[in-house]
Amino acid sequence: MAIPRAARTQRRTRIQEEKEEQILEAALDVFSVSGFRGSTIDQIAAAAGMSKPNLLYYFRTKEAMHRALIDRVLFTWLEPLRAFNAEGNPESEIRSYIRRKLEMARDFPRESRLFANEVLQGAPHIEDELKGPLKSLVDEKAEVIRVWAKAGKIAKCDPYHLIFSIWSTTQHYADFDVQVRAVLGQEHSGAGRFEDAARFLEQLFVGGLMVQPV
Amino acid sequence: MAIPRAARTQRRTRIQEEKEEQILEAALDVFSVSGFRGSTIDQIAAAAGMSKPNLLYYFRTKEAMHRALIDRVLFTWLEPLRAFNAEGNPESEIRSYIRRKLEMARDFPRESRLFANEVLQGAPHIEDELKGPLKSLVDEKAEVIRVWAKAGKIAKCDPYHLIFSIWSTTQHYADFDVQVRAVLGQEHSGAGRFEDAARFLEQLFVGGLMVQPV
DNA sequence: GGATAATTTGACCGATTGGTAAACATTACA
DNA sequence: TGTAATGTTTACCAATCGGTCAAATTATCC
Repeated sequence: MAIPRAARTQRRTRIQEEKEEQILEAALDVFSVSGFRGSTIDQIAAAAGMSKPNLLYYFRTKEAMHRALIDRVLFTWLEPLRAFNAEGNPESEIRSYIRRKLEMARDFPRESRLFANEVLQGAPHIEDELKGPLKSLVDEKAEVIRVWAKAGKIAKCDPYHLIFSIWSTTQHYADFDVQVRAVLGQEHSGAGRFEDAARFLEQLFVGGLMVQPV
Repeated sequence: MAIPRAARTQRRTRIQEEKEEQILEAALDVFSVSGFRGSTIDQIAAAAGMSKPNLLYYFRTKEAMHRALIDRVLFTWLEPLRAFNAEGNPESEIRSYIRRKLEMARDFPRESRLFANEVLQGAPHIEDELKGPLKSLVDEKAEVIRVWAKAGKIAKCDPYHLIFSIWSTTQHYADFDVQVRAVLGQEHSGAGRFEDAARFLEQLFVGGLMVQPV
C-alpha cells in the first residue's frame, strides 16, 4: 500500500529524487508558457513522460507542483541582486549586475517567464514572497544605491526605479523574446542580440547615472 | 430565426454596437489577467453581465473575441511610437515618448497586460502583427534614431535596443504592477509612483543618450 | 528468494470547459 | 399593429479538467 508522499517523513528514495526532478523540469516547461491557470496536469504529465496518476503520486495537486517550482527557482533568481556589493565600485557593480541579469535572461528564460506569468496575473501564489523576502532584499540594495548617490558617486536618482529599470530591460529579452526576434528579423535574432543588448544597456545606465544630471 | 453574426453583411444594429462594446470591455478584463488559455467564456460572460449563449451570439468563438480585442487595441497601443517625429528635437522626442508610454501604462494597464500575456505565451495569435506592422513601424523609427546618432545629435547606440528599453521600462509599471507595489510598500504605491518613474526614466535616457559615450 | 514497501497504471469520478439547438422574447419597420 | 428579423434563454452536448481508487507491478531489504 502506497503512502501518500506528503505524509512521509522518511528519507527520499533515489527514484523520488529523479522523478521529482523530472516533473519539475516538465512543469517549468509548461507553467512558463501558459501560466498556472492555463496549464494542465495532463500537459505536464505528457512533458514529463509519465502518467497523470503517477505524477500526482509525487505532487498531490497542481498547486503543490507550482509551489515547489516557485520555491526552487526563486532563490537562484535573486542571486544577482544578492551579489550586488556595497563595498564595490558603483560603476562596475551596476555593469556586472546588468550583465548577470542578461545572462540569466539568456540562459534561464523559462524561469523568467514563470515569474512574469505569475506577476502579470496578479501574483496570486507569490504575494508573500514579493512583500517579504523580495521587498527586504530590494530595500537593502536600494539603501546602498541611495548612499552612493548621497556621496556623489553616482547621479542622484530614485534607487527603486533604478532597480526596476534594470529588471525590466534585462528580463525583457527573456519574457518578450518572441517580440524581440520578430522586430529584429531573422538576420539579427541570433545569439548576438544579447551582446548587443549588453553593450547598449551598459552604455545607457553608465551614461545615465555616472554623470551628475543638470 | 437568428442569423449567426459572422454571416451577416448588413449594417450593425444599435444593440450590436452596445453589446459588442460591453463584451470586449469584459473580455479585456478577463484576458488581460489570465491570458487566452487561462480565461473562460463563462468568466467573460459573467463580467459582461450576460449569459454565455448570448455572448456567443455576438462572437462565435473564444478566439473570435480575442482577435477582435487584439485588433481593436493594437492600433491605439502603437500610437505613441507613431507620434515619434523625425523632424523634432531628439531630446524632447525621447522625453515625450517616455512620458506617453508611461501614461499609457498608467491609464491602460489592461491593454498592456493583454499584449504582455500574449507575447509571453509565445504570441500564438499575433505573430503576423509582430512580424508585419509592428516590425515595419519599429524599422522606420529605428532609422530615424540611427540618423540622429550619425549626425551626432545623440550618442551612438543601437536604436532597436533603445526602443526595447523604453518599452520594457515603461510597460513594467503596468505589467508588473503588483510587484512594483509590493516592493515600494504601501506608502509609495500611490499615483505618485508614475511621476517618480517618469522623472527617473527621463533622467536615465537623457543622461545616457545625450552625451557622447567615452 | 520471499516479504514488504514503493511505484505505476487503467478505469473512473464529478465539475468545468467551449460550444450548440431550439424555443422564446423583443425590436424594428411597413 | 402585424410580422419578420433580431436578440435571449434554457437545456443540453462531448471533451477536458483536477483528482481518486484499487489493483498490478517493481524495487528494497532480510
